[in-house]
Amino acid sequence: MPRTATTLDAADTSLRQQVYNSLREALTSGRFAPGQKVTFRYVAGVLGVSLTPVREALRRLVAEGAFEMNPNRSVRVPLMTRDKVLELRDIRMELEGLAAAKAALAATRPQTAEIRRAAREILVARTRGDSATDRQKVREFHFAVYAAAAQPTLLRLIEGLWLQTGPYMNLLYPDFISSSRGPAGRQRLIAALEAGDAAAARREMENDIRRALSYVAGLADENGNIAPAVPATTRKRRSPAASAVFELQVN
Amino acid sequence: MPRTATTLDAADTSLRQQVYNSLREALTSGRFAPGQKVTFRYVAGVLGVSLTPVREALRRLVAEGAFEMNPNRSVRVPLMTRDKVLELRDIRMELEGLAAAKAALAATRPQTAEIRRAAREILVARTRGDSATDRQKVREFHFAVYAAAAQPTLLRLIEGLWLQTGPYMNLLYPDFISSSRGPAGRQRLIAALEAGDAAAARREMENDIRRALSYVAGLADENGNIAPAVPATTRKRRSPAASAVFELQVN
DNA sequence: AATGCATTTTTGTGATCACAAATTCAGCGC
DNA sequence: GCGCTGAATTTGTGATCACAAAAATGCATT
Repeated sequence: MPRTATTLDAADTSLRQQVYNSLREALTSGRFAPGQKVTFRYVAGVLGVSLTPVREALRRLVAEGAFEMNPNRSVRVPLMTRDKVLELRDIRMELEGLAAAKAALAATRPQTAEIRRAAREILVARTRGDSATDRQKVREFHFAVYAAAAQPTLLRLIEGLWLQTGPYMNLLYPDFISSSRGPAGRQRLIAALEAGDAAAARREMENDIRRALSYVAGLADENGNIAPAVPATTRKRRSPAASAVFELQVN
Repeated sequence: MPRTATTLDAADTSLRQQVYNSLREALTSGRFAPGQKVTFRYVAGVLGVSLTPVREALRRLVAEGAFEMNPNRSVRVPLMTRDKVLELRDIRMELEGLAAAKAALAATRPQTAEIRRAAREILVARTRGDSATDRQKVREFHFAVYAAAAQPTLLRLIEGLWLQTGPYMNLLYPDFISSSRGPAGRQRLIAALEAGDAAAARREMENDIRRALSYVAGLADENGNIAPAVPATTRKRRSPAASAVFELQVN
């Protein structure tokens, strides 16, 4: 099972960290709907902990931009707009392009092997039509490159950015794959990494991100909104199979 | 009095936010020594609040990289190393270069006027030898440019990066000014902004950051450490003029 | 039926408490 | 002196409580 947390807060066993991991997991795998309101007590109830660790985890995610806070102090999953996607696109092109360039200069043999492996597994999943593992493997491929850059602060920033685009990429991924000409680009990226060609690696990475997020931006409606927003709230869920939206234990 | 918080969480009156602002203020104005340990109860005591808001504020700052957390769960001001400075330099060149480029395309007349004003005030402070306001005005100049870019997520990221370099820039600023040839670069940047020349604006911004942080990196000792680290701890401060390190009220 | 208002419920905030892990300190033996 | 081991203190964590702001609900009037 691939680890979701890529940073060094791995060995943190605090409840707060576990709640953080759970929420992050739920967010990137699309168990929260964009625009959905998330209350502290709801999360605490689902995860079976008190408010304290939930507050700290949620506040951290708000600080990272994964959730947003209304002026009236309620937390919700951010809605995506065309402008926001384009801003994220340009930022990600810079930072992930930089990471690719650094990776070209610093990647070790086992690291490039790992990158190659991820690229292969993307193809396998894609030919199978398994878009869930496809997406997961694309993530692994990218972060294998970023890890090879050996820049901890940069990695942390990139993770934060993925957290913001994550829920929507998940939502829109099936559509996106069909329009993709990814494999060739990834091969060129790998070649650049192994040749130590930083400029080429950066260029390939930038192109990949530009293509993906420009596509997402193109899905906006006339108001600039993306993915209509199911403004589901989490409260009053008296129905039998209660919380199908966000089921997860702390463990 | 210039506002420290540039983002939109301005109207937040919660204690947590006030503690966050206080800590941030104290950090950027150098009232914490690099490597200094910061305990929750100490901060709570100084600011006269309970642990709850202090925990949330400090955790957010840890998430932003302004403080760091030991494996043994204690919070301290990060020590700076050459590698970290160089990493921050490259990241900042990308992001602040991007912001300058966007500003060249989007800046309004009043915004460029504000930028010009800040540039003038830097010169005034510098001829006076007033390095404190000098540094403050440099900050205002930069953030006036970034604000003109009108990219909220980008602005937030840049603020986080300044928070990480902040304490050290403060510490090292007097040395730095003497070696500076800043004014000409700023004039060229302003010209590029007013001409709508995004590439030139980016280039000038990148050069400015490269020069500043390369200089800081050059101050590292043979172990790669910067600014010897006064490993002062905050506890057991029974001496009369007790906490001169971090004096501040909440409001 | 729609609207305005008062009441009830929900929800975030901050303080406090209990507890365990970590740190510091004291005293001992070498 | 120096290092080690015990107790004593400090410190972060999580749970709980009280409270006020916000949201939802019920009800009366038009």
